[in-house]
Amino acid sequence: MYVTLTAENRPPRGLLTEHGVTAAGLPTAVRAGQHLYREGDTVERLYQVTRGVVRLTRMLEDGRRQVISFGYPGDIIGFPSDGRHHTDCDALVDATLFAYRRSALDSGDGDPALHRALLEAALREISAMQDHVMMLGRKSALERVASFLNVLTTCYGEDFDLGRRIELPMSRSDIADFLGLTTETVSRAFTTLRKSGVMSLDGAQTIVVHDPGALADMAAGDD
Amino acid sequence: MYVTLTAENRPPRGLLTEHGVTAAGLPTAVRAGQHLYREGDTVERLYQVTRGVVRLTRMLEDGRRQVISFGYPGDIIGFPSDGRHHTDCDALVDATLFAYRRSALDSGDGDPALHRALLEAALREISAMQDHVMMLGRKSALERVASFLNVLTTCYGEDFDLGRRIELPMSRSDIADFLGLTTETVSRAFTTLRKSGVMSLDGAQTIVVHDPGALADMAAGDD
DNA sequence: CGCGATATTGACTACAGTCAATTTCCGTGG
DNA sequence: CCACGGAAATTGACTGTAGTCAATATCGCG
Repeated sequence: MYVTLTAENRPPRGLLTEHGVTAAGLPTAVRAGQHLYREGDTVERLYQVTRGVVRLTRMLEDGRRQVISFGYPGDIIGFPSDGRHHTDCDALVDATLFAYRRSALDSGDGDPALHRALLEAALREISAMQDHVMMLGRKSALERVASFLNVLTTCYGEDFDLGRRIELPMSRSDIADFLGLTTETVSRAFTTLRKSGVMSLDGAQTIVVHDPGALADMAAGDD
Repeated sequence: MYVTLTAENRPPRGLLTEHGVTAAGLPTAVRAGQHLYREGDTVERLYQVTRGVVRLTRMLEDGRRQVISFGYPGDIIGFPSDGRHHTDCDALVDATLFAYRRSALDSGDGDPALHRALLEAALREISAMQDHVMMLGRKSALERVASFLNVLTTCYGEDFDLGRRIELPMSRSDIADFLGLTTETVSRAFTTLRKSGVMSLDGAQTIVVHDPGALADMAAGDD
């Protein structure tokens, strides 16, 4: 989940296994709070999330944290650069993943469809990261929060009343670190969205978007 | 050129042709100010910059601009997502590039070394974009400018006195749009760096870094 | 029901943005 | 080579958005 400008050009959510690619895969489970890998680790496998949500993070020396992305079912994570992981990855809630050998990306391991699917995923990742750069570089706090909620509800929410409902597995602090903000600013943006009637909260972790169109407008799309 | 946290893990600057890969390449020239491609164009070719500097940009609907990266010699640009370009690309100064067919990325066109080199470049691009996200999300204005100048002088500058010297082909406005700042803020950061003795200007476009260590410190590295 | 963690709100601060006025740069032409 | 003029960069004064620090409020789990 790379939350970007518009919800329209999101990656296909199908699992590779649904495309008939089952070779070389290995089911893997991670409990909430457990790490799947850490920055600097040698990349042995790539993973496709099949259930749950994971979190990819980086830290500066002094402890400042940036959440690079959230991995939802369908997302492929763990791409190497110079053979190593450049983020930490841990699970926000219990998650299961499908593991592929790293060589599946390089050569396909004799499975051209898998090779191609992983390459496509890598290319989408570049674009997704560019979207994130655009958001952090040029959007206001409210626009960032609206963009975030817009993508999440559109892609992973369920219909509810006339709008959409979704449970957020990440804390305000995770959202803040993803959007380059503080928890207080995220909280205030939530309040603004609530008071303007765009959405409401059902507990702290579940949001109900009543006016998806207004939310999309506030997200300030790029095309 | 993706300017990141540390100058250490920059991509190798060698040209693919130096790796013995010459097949399927086509020399291309772009004059300063001319576009190589635009957002939305179908991707026909990938390019490796061989001379000059190009600029990759995105716009929001309302005109806000984000410079995604600067392409220096050795950099590979033009990776497709869903078959299309997601940035504009134009030249800051007269540039030459080596063009590869898009299929060289997908299959290698019977040239495994080229295929591998392009894949590696795509993976480095993911990591570079993540670095950029970290910078925009969590660094101060001065840290961003210091990071930017640190990478540029380290990777593309020439030795000069006890420090390094480099000519900047991009305007303050380009730097601002790359770093998510305004031209005034970039200008003030330059002034701060000058007054602290870290660097000096020789005209508006040429900087001389006198204390690379101090500059690196101000860049706030990530490891 | 109670408690610790998380989220929200409030008051104030500060960093970067805005708007405007110079100043400097640098290409052009005399 | 120097002078001119438009563009780019710098500086200044002020504003505003988001950050900081601190005090509740709410959540949700045991």
